[in-house]
Amino acid sequence: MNRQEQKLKTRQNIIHAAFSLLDENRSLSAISLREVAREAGIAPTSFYRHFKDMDELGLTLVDEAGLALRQLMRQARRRIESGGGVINTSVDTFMEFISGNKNVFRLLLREHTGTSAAYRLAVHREIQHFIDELADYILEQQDIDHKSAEFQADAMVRLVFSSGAEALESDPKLRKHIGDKVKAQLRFVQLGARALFKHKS
Amino acid sequence: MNRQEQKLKTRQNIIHAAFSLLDENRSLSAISLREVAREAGIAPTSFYRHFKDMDELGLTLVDEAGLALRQLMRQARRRIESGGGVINTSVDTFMEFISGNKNVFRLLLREHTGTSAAYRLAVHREIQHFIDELADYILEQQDIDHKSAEFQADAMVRLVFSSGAEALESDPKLRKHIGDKVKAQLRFVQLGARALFKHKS
DNA sequence: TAAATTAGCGCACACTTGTAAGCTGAGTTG
DNA sequence: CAACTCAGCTTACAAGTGTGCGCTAATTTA
Repeated sequence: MNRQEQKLKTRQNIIHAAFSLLDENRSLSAISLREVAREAGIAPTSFYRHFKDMDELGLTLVDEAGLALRQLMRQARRRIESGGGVINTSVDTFMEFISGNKNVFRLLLREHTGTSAAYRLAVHREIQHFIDELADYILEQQDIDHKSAEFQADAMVRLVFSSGAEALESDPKLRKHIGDKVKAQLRFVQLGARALFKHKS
Repeated sequence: MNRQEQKLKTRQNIIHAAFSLLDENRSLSAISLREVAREAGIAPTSFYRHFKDMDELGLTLVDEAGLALRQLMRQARRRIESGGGVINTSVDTFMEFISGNKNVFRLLLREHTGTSAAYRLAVHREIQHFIDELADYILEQQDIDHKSAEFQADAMVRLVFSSGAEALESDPKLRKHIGDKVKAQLRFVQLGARALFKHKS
């Protein structure tokens, strides 16, 4: 194994270790450098060979989480093309993501309202990407003006994220119920937006 | 001054000290017993004369914050009766509350997705109160079935809280813009809910 | 007024934290 | 193969943490 390869692998170990520590009881600010190092199987001081400090690791984790989200959207779009309805497909995809990547979604949720301004901003940017792409999609699909599409996308993403937070700590049965609820709410928003602003500007 | 009165006053000092430490960079899990004691002007060990541990203090703070929210709602209802529109009045009242009680709202927001299951549950309960009371109000005002009213109230509260989070760290000008946006979104929801479920069951 | 209660304090202890300094040994390069 | 690089290690330190123990002094009770 190369020196570069070895270093990259250790870096991945650190990232993986950090994610695994971010369970339901810990946030980025609550995990320590020593803990991450312990979990990754290296000495505390070796951490500095890979990251300047914990903040740099944290921002890396937020980036990775954002990337995972964008990949999710692509997957959702593929599924929509093969039928099933936009809202149904999108919500189902999102809920599956949450179930399968709990700690990734938790990271975004927690740091979105967390204690670090830098993390808050980073998460905010990722979510804004999410909103912008949805707004573009809505503009393509519906006869609606720009601002309405923006507001509609914004509301939808907020509802999905907020319900996702609830679903995260629920059992599958309740999760199903939450999914149905948010689907109905998204239809409210969609219909309301169409009714209030019918024409493109 | 009585012994009881003195003790009560110290207790209030502790609570006030804790709230003052919960600025934009700290959550309940990030403030230490010693810090609170220092800010309250007592010895660390004297803290135990008033609270079993920091968790007990935390739950007390959540309760106080919930109480403040409920008082807010009463104030909003009073304002609605003197005209101005439900949505406009409610959002304006909410935004004023956020501006004037930043740390109180921050506490709820942060602990809602925070690292303590007990705090999450406590905040969830407070928000559910909020939703239930709004659902009752909607049922009174609109010709709509029970479930739709519930979903509508749920969506509205989620949107307002989510936008509140954004407004919390924004300057007044941006805050105005956020207020307008959420008002439009609430109208989307209201109109959509009415259109999809017209009759009471 | 004597006895009991108790809010608050000082001291002490065992831990965990971030990180500075310097060493080792394996991989890379000329 | 000799020189160099550098990922990872051990050791060490100062700072901060929660909390047990026992004392003081003032209020409350009998």
